Amino acid sequence: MTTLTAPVLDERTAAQVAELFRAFSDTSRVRIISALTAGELNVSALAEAAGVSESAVSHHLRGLRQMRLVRARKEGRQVFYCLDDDHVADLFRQGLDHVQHG
Amino acid sequence: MTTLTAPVLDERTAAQVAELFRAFSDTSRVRIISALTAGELNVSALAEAAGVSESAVSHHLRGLRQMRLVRARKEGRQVFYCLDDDHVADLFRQGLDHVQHG
DNA sequence: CCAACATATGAACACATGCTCATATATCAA
DNA sequence: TTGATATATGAGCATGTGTTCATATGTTGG
Repeated sequence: MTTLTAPVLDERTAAQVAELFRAFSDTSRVRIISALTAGELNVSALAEAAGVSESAVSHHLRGLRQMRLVRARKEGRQVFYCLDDDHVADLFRQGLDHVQHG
Repeated sequence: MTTLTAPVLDERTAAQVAELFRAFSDTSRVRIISALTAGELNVSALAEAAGVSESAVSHHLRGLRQMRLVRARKEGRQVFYCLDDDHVADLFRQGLDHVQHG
């Protein structure tokens, strides 16, 4: 460390952080993530839980998958999704806490 | 509690959570928040630190102010901004951690 | 094989968002 | 007051984003 105070993030890191938060920045995706904190769900259950069409959910899931925020598990013709790790749920919960209290 | 698993968020709460995360979902705002984790800064210093115009920074700060993520303190003709509370810094740091490790 | 089902994908459109530029407001110095 | 400085704001524009609709892919049962 050459500085005591945190330096401003380089452009690349800032972009990655922004991209991460952007994943949680849409009402439908928030509801999808929220539903997944209770456990894995297939696409149509997720669509119903989040209150959006299956197509819309599928589009969102692709993005979340590419960011490794969710994982897919195929079982027959269904695909079950779950949050990729606890960090994802933690980040979501912290945002939720801030809204509900704080 | 009537359920063991978390119910999907109602539309209003989901919208609020999404709005909160959206505040961190832009590269310029991430750099602004990042700069403010080191302490308060006036608008022009913030503009330079974040690498955007003073007008752009001012627009961003208005949004962040309205969401109570930052606070303004006027001193003469300058306005110093700081993060509103530790929760804001915590949320930001958790996102940064996820990007850098995890 | 075929039909039904579950999910994924691409195009198109409506809307949101971030920037710039011009201008407004406010404060200080002379 | 006048001029300079610091910040704020509104309009306009270019780009990004979420949805729908149509269609494609893959899977199971008959």
